[in-house]
Amino acid sequence: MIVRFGYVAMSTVVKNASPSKTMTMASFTKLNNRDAAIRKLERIAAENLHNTLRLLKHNRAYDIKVYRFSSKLIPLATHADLTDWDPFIALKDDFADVGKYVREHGMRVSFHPDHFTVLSTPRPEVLQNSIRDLQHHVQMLDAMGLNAMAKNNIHIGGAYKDKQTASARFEENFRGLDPRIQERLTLENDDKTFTAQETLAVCQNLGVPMVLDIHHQWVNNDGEKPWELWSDILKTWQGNLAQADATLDQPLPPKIHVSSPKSPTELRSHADGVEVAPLLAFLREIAPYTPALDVMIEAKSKDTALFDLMKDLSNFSEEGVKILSEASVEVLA
DNA sequence: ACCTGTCAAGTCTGG
DNA sequence: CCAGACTTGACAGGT
Repeated sequence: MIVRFGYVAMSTVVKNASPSKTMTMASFTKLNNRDAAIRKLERIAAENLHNTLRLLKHNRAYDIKVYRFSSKLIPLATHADLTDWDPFIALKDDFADVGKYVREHGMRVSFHPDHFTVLSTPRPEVLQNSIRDLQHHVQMLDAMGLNAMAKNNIHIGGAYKDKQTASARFEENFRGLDPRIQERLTLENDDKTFTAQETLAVCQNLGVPMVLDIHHQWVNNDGEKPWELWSDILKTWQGNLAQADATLDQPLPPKIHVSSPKSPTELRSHADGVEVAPLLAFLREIAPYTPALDVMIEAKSKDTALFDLMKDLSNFSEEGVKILSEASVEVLA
């Protein structure tokens, strides 16, 4: 099994390369020239995209093929007071440059719209804002010229004291989405509400690939071991929306998220790094029937956590873990 | 240079 | 019905 590692949004190695610089609505309003204020927003966005490209070049240098973009590339992009603003006109080339680099180097990229995107909500205005946010993420990927292999990963959302009804409502709302949004979605189990089994059931009903977060599964489960769900999770990546796009030239490897608890009393919080043992136990279990896997590291130390994990993995070279590059390994079955 | 409160957005809990 | 927690990087405004 070939395993590629990636990280989220920002680097702790590359300095002054934030892809998430922003402007608050308060300071936007303070600027008396609205056109100038909008140009400033566009300058910040261009800087974020430029830093994103710098990070991708850093990734390229270390063979990091898996990366999650910041959702905050364009400040205030979906704010209610700025609906007349189309940032994609001014940022066309900046987005295209990022997408071109991704395609040229065969990278796997994604977004993770944050927890305000809730398709299980009973509130119409929240649903509308969620759809708007998803549209925005699709528009960014389209502006990069990336096909449906580039996904937007979300959670099911709130339970509203009735998970059955909430997940049914999620499914109903999903079915009402534009196919361009649908084909780019993946669903991830969360650490408080919807377990891996419950998330898997929704993925199966909708034909959506499931991203298994093994830390979330550890703190929020139905008594199963994570690998006991894997053969079914694997199927959600095959023969569904992940490959519905005729332009997809190769199957998309399944993806998991990994992180470690910050402390014994803060089990859900993310630690600086990632513990090798639980991850390796999982990888060994699934290696016999999983040809390829992408692993998103969600740790405070970002790419440094990735490099540290690779160092830890290198200690298992006598035990079936073959180091392939700075950010990929082969786990022998 | 460093510190603290705040930020557009949702949900859940507890008062 | 409302305040605070949750969680996170960065702003904004202070020293």
